[in-house]
Amino acid sequence: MEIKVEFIKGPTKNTNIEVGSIINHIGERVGLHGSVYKIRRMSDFAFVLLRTKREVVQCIYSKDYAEFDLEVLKEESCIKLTADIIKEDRSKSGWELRMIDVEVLSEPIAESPIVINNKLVDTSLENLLDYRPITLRNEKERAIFKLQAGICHGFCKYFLEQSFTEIHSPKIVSAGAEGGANIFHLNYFGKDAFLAQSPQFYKQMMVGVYERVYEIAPVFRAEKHDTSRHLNEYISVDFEIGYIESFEDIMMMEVGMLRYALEELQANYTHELELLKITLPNLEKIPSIKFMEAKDLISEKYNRSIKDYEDFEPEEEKLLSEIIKKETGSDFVFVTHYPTAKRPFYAMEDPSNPHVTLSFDLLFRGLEISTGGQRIHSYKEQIQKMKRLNMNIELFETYLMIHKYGMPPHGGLGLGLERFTSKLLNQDNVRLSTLFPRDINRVTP
RNA sequence: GGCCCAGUGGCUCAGUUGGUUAGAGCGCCGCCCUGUCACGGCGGAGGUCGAGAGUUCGAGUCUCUUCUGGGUCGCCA
Repeated sequence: MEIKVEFIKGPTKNTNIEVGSIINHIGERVGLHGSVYKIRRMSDFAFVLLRTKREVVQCIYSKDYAEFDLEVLKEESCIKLTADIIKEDRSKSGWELRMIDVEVLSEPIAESPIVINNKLVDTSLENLLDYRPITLRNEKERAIFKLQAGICHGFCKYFLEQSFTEIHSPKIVSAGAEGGANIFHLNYFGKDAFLAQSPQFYKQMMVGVYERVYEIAPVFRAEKHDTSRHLNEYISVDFEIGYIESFEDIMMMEVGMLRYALEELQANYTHELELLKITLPNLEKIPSIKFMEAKDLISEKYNRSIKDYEDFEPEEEKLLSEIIKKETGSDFVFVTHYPTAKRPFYAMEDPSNPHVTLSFDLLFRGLEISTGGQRIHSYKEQIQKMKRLNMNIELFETYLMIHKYGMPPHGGLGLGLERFTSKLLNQDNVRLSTLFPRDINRVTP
């Protein structure tokens, strides 16, 4: 019997021109598609701005050569355009796209309540987020997430070069990884389960398998915080590496990873950087200071009394960043040797002082963007510490397998992607660098 | 959750010690403009001032309640 099938052979050749290559096609008739971003009518012609997948490109409409009526175009209509590329000195680019013909693929039935086709979307954060599907169409808004994609791409390139293996750990888990942060409870077919607050245990397990692993994925925090730097779901850039000589290996790896991200942006995202007027920070080297020394330094420089000897207040993070910027010129600063009391049960303590851990935070422009450190790899040590903390060891049976059956010295870190993006773009709210933020009062859109 | 601040056309805001018909910019509609790039010019439509109660001859403005949002603190990346 004959079966009837069709074969899908993969993408056909793109007959549409890429905006970046227009300069090589002067004198040609080309096709391209996009959304009508803005129509600027002049006396007897018009400028039509077409929003393509990356750039907004200006086209010229004139009855002298167009084979259609300008009235068929509406803002936010999706069109297929046939245009002639003409050399033109009056244009900033040196060429212009003369609209010859269009096919209107669809048109909006309503006008956007928020004006999206000006330089800035002039609206409140609430409206910006409520109308996210359309406000993201604004040239500057979408540049934010193009840059975020570039950052991730830079990280991945680095990880690949450093022989990492990408992993995907489960987001539905049976127990919380760490104390402190509240976790979201799920009804999992009648059993208890939780949304993962960190891939911590899984990435450690995978160090035993691949030695170097990374994951860029969402994590969930049920904390009832309501601030400009917190989200209940955020993208965590996590890595974990084995056979480290010291916890400083992890910090060095982080410098490399961040450097790659910035190099990627500098090399391939100048369009967006210019649009948002961003100058990238210097990442040649990052200063590092011990937690207690930082505490004393802030207290001394700003004449503040130390209230909390175990952690920074947000204000102190800002002040420390200011001092470091002034003294070293760096926008980044590592803070190391956090108190054992404030770090999770798997954090390795400093052999020379068990009150502090071989751990660090990375502050960027006054905000903690990353936390990391060396983990305990000895089964005996880990069990001892858990007993000391009165933890129920049975609940961690699968996790403790790695220690039981042999683990190299290892460690890693997590970095908040939205926080990093947000600070890099000098924003004052992390939600601005979150596509569809999930916070204490927002689950839509 | 505590404290502080704000709700005024579709959007962002102004509105004096409570006093005629509540203003502006953007957007929208109409007309004009050989080249703009946040184009420009002229004209027009569009508001029960978040909701409820109160004080007063009179409330956008003062008081109370309530809802919504923003900032901040705790916690964290």
